[in-house]
Amino acid sequence: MNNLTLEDIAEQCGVSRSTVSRVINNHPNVSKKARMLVQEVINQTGYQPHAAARALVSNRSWTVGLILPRSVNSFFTDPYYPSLIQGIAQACSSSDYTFTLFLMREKEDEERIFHRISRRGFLDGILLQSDNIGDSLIDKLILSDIPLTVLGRPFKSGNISFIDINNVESVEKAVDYFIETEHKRIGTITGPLNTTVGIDRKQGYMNSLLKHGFTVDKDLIAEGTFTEESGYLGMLEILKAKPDAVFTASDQMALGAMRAMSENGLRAPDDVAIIGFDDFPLQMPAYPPLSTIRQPIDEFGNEALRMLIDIIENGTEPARRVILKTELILRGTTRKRIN
Amino acid sequence: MNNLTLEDIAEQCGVSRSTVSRVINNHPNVSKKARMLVQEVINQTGYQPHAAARALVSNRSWTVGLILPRSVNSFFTDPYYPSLIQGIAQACSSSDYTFTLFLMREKEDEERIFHRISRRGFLDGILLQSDNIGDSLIDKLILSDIPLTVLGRPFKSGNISFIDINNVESVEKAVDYFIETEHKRIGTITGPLNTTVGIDRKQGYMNSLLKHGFTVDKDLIAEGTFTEESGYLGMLEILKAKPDAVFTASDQMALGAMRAMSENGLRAPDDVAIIGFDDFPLQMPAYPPLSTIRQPIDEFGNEALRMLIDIIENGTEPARRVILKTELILRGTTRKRIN
DNA sequence: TTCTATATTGGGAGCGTTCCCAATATCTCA
DNA sequence: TGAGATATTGGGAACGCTCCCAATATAGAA
Repeated sequence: MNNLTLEDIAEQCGVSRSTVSRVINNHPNVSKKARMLVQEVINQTGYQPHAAARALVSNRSWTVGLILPRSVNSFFTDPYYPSLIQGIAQACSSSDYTFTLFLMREKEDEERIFHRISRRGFLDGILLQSDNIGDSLIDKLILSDIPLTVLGRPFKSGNISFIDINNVESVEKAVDYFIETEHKRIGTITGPLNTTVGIDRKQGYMNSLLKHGFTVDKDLIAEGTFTEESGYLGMLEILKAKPDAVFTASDQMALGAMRAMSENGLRAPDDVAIIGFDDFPLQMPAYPPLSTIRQPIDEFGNEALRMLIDIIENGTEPARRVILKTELILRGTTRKRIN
Repeated sequence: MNNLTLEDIAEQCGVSRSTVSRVINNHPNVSKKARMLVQEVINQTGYQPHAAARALVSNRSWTVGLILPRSVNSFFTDPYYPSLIQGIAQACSSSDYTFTLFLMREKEDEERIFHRISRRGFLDGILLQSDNIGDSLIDKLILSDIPLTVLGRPFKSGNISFIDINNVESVEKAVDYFIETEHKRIGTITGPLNTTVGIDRKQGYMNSLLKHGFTVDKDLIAEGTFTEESGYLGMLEILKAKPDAVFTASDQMALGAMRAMSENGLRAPDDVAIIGFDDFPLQMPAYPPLSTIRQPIDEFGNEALRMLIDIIENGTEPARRVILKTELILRGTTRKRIN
């Protein structure tokens, strides 16, 4: 590796350290001639400023951390996390931020991770995935005054900047669609009800039902964990109550639900219509293409980072809030609307 | 955040900066009394050394980067990458290294990423996933002299440190098992044959066949891409040649293969026995539990990082090489061995 | 007790930047 | 052409740490 310093480049150019620094940082007050000369030498030598030196004096590390508090299992199974990571990694790359990842497996990791991320000069900001477990980290993080953006609505949203999608509303619309297409017994397999996503999506379901004068039937509601397996189990439960449409809070659960249906000789959408949630690339062997609510995951990563950078640059007050829109994608597991 | 410096702590303790530094870095020459006093004050104040300052003077960032050159798609679908990330993130966390992630989507990213990671004082070392695309990065990386460990055998393994699993040997054993259990027409769905994993696993398959005096029948070999879909398609091909056993180079492909079988009214292991590769937590709806070759992914992450740290600390020469063992797991998709 | 060996401590220098201000070069307009 | 304004440049100081060496305290031996 080349160990050139600013001063070396300066010498080669016959200018001062300061001028080279100005060229690198695109400061205005440099003569065209000098700028070109320096640029030339930099290109030739492949000089790169020393990250740590820069970080020390500028008090910016140009590094952000993503903390995922989820349990190990769903990290593998649920395409959500890979997608999220992908989206954020990419956003970081475009903004020339370094992306560091912290996986919290157990409760004990919390203390340890907190200790690490609160090292001064280490992270410029933090993206924290909202979660029933992780939320206890929020308080500490808030106190430590490090720029923070929470991904997904946190339980106590008091003065916290967060980004979310319109869970309630989008599910409400999906269930509205069931009702418009003449379904009478509409069930749902919810996400975990100790998470805000789980709660919000269930709320959307109830909103629609209530709005249309339906009664909420407990036998048509099962709590899942976003996994295929839990969708399967949930559907087995609900099937007893003879649903004609089911909204599942994730595509994975939709998959499981359809497996349960298939085992009982039922097909979507004729016997039971299905709408899922996510619309990530997913393998759906042997089933009709899934109607679902599309979650804009790339945009989510982008906006989350953008918010965080804004907080880094302009301070944590006032708390920011961004709600992204979803889209109902009608495919093969729902009835066509009668015009 | 607290903005204490070494000097502040020193003052509070009535000792010098140097003594505090020695306590923090566990240097020997500190009196018991002083050490305890300093430790006490550090604990009370929650002082943390400034990461950048430390990195600047010690020329160590305590950060390693993982570069994944894979195409986007398989990043979502294939549990391999999340598992790998998880394993390495954890290993980093235990060793107090920071884990940064670089996702290479397109060929153009290569130049950009290379530029970023070669910033001085930025990364102490790099873990690079071997890949037909990414391998062109290796040469640059080698030249740039940054500590590098390649994950999976690289094409040109000349003087490169890498870690791999015993692909050839383990597949050979799996196919041996097919032969021991009286199978006669053994097929395989390979990984992509422009990757070393793909090549090696196919080699293992051929080794076993040849060793036992079987002839290699092209009609019993299909090239896949590790995805469920490609397993499905591959199996459809192979089925024409009437196999009685198939080794698939990933569990996902095994899944697809079994879907193809199921559509043709065939069952494992009676009609066609199946052995997969990976044994990551996987959802296998409605099929018998999969016999497979277990890949020690956590150990892989650990060992990879351990190797990298060794290179960081003791220099890049000589090239290290570690081959991890796999394990054949016999479950429901293979015949029982007759004793 | 006194001298020497050893354990402990303190402070200067330096890591490679950025920021700031003073110094110098260049331009503008009367 | 010259004074003043403006554009450009250079170098000191600082960021917070580690390393090194010299200074001091302490212990051990005679």
